[in-house]
Amino acid sequence: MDVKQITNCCGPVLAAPLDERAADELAAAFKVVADPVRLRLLSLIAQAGEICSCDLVTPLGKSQPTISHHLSVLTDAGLVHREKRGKWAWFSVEPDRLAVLRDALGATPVGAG
Amino acid sequence: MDVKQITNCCGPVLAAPLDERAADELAAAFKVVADPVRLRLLSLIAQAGEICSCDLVTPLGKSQPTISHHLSVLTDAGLVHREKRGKWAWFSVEPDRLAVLRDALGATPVGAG
DNA sequence: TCTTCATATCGACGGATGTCAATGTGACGT
DNA sequence: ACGTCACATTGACATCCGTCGATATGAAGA
Repeated sequence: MDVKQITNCCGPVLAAPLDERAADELAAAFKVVADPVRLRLLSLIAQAGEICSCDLVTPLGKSQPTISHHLSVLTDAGLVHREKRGKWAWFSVEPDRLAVLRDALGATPVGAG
Repeated sequence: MDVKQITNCCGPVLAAPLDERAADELAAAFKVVADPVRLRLLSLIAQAGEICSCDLVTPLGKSQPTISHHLSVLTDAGLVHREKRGKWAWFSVEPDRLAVLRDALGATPVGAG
């Protein structure tokens, strides 16, 4: 998917004008979470706090290369952190990156409206 | 894209386990905003408050059928409201639907420690 | 070193998606 | 009724993306 790190590229979509470059960047960021397997991976990792890749293949019913691929997409985007220990790869969530996406969708819950 | 209305299908991704059906539904919802043209349309509509379809073709540099297609996707998802007046179609944003996506990315509205 | 195990990468396939030209559908004015 | 205008729909095409089998990489143990 040619994923780039999710960065705070722009203000809330509904508040600020979005030029072509910012729109491309933000759309690419949303594409990362626009997949059911990646969403379930995020959910599983978040609930475990930290979890081994070996424990993510079976519950999703997908092949090992497929899970590895999606974990790479999530890692490249910065949504999860990968740490290798011996033969195993352990994953944890980077909540700040999800917050970037959330903010782009309208953020500022305080005093808004 | 076979778009369905965006509904509050599930709790925050990081908080609750996501079954296959909820993940499919949420991923489909994110796909709607995972496109640069649709993001810019949302942005333009939001800033205008209400805007005619005829004023959305030129600024994005896409053909009229393409813009019409993306507006249909946004409308089917419930993110924007379409109102026909004579020959013209007027669009406005439905902010509640964006909030559904935002909540799925981690909720924590106000003072949720 | 040789084997085994966990994970990553490669190559290929099928389905989904964005795009546009051409055409269809209604609404308005004459 | 007729033509024109705004918008929607159709059909076709190219590209993107998820998926898996096969294979490579790299670490641990014998």
